Amino acid sequence: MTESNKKNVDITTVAKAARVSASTVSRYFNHPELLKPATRKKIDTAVRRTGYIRNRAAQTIHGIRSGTIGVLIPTLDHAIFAEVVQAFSDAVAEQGFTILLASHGYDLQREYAILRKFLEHRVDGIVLTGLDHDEAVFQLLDQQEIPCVLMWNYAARTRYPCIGTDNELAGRLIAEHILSLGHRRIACMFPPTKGNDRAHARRAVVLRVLAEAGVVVPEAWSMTTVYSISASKRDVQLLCANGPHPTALICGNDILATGALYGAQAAGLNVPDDISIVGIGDFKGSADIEPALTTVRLPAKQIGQEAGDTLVDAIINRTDMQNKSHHCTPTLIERQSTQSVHGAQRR
Amino acid sequence: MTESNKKNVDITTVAKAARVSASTVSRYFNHPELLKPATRKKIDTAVRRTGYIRNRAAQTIHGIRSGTIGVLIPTLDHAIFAEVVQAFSDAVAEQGFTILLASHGYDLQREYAILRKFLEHRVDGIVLTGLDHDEAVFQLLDQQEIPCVLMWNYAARTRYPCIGTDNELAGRLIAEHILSLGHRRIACMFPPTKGNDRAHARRAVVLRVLAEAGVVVPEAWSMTTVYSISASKRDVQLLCANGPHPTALICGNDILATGALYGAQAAGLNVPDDISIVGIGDFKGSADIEPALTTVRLPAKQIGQEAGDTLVDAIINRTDMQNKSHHCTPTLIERQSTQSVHGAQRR
DNA sequence: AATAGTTTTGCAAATGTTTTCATAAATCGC
DNA sequence: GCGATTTATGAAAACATTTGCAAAACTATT
Repeated sequence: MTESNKKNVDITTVAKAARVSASTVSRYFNHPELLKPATRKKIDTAVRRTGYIRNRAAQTIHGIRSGTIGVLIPTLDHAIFAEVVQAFSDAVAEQGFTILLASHGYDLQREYAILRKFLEHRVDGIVLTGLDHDEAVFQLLDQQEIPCVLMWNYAARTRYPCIGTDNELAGRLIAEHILSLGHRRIACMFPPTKGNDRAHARRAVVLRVLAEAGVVVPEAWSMTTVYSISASKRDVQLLCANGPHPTALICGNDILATGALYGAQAAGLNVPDDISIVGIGDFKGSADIEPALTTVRLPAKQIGQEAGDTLVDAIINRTDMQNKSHHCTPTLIERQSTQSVHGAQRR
Repeated sequence: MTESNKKNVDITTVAKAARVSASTVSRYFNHPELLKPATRKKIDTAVRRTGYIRNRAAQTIHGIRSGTIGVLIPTLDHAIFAEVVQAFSDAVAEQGFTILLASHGYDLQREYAILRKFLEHRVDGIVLTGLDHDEAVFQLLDQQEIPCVLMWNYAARTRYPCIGTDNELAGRLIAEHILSLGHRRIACMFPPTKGNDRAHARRAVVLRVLAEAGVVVPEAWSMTTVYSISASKRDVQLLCANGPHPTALICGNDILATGALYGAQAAGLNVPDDISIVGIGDFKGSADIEPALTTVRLPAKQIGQEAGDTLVDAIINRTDMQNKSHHCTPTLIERQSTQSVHGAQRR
């Protein structure tokens, strides 16, 4: 093994071993073309022998990039965020960046503390999830001159550039699809909207579109259910067991929709003959469930990758981030879990 | 807003604003009890006014901890890793640590490069996934004096302490369960085992347990299917459509099992009457699918949390990590997707 | 009011790099 | 071979902190 028995081997250790100065070793890493081949070789073996590993902390205090990007998400427990983070990470890793990841669990207060921590680490860029954040968060960001993008949601005028889908549009697509199938007796199920602007936007627009079409969702059919298959299954089973059931159920995301599907089946209903069920997200598995779920595809991979590319570009080329927002369009995916209300009645 | 128009405000900026020396400001953060309340107050307002944010990079070169832990996983795209990372992150965040996350996509070569990058960042600890790693990775780790744990898998004698489940045991549990139900015509489906010691261990032990009971799995019934619901659905549908089908199917994980379930249903079979299907993992949703999946629970949350606690303890108290390995036991969860082969035939 | 003891603060050195500037070495044209 | 360029290297300052040591400012005691 290397002969550096232990202890911190630094750039001067290497310099001594190679019988050159520390500056030369530094150049070996940063501007190798300035060295003549012979010295390069000497240093090369010295590095190898000593087992030297560069110290980015020491570089960073010279204003050199830290090579890290802070990624702040609600949670990894939802597959969709895991997917977007993975895509983001892959995109930035290509350019040599590593991500510093933290989750706030939908507690927007914690976001501020985490953001501060990221800044202490002198991250080169910041990604936040969603458009809504504490005013203190934005102010902190304003003071720093550090690139930041809001990932996952899109809206036209936002405080920082955003890359994501328009949740209003997603909600509208799915609501209009249900209406176009002739459904009038419609139930809704959304996750709690506190600290979750995505869910909030979806719910609001769905209810509005329905209202515009003259459909009112009765109190009892407007459900709030925590993000979990089992909770949703339970609630829908209950809903379908008691009295007349709706002919369609709009769920705020595919997880809820999956649970709803199981719940309806457990209550003895046939999907889509007795009840149409839709989600939003097109999560992994939504295409394969029986019956395959009609939903709105939110392109998580694309969002993560574009967010990563955009941010890295801003970091490296110091381009300002004005007008870097980009909308990744959601698309309706019709599968087997929905059916025309007439078709259903005809049976 | 703060009056520091812009530019890098550092500790001396704060010092000037508070009319004290830089050392005193440093002490304000690191040993506030040494300051008298009046000075503390002065500095407090100065920090606020200038919008100062500490520079961890500058601290780190004094041998002070960086407050980061490097987490190296195969991918976030599998819910189970996302869950374990989330639990780990939560556990270490409690103690003020932030994670540096990177994935190698099952390419063990990339692991070395990522590990080096982590070390350049002077992480305080390292987490690797699984037991199997390139020799170069271990050697690099050996040279450093940095705590490291292998997360997810457990084995008795490993090169670094490990915290996880015993995949052999998990495989044995599920195989013995199927045998105990009287099944003899058994098919298997596992993901590609290259670069994935977990899948490898499971497959090996399942086949061995079956062989010990005198059950041979025909070539055509020993499937290798990529980790995806749709691939698994397709393969199982094919399997069940052509000729006589097995009475039981053992899948390497719950994702494959979920797809298998859909595939069997799509082929017109009833689960568990016609075919019993089992997975390994007890992923989210496995309990709620119809029929609920019999599986082996791998306690991801527990593993992530224990790994985090153990590593942080080693970092803070400088305890050496010898004998820190811990086995989180997998448990068989019997649900509705399995049935005695006699019960099935009786129908 | 002087002394001893204690608490609080500042100075300067140290940390591991990069970078500017200056100098030494190599190369070139003749 | 000689000066003029060009190229390669080293010395020292700079970066944003922490910390050992010593000086200064208080308190308490007489």
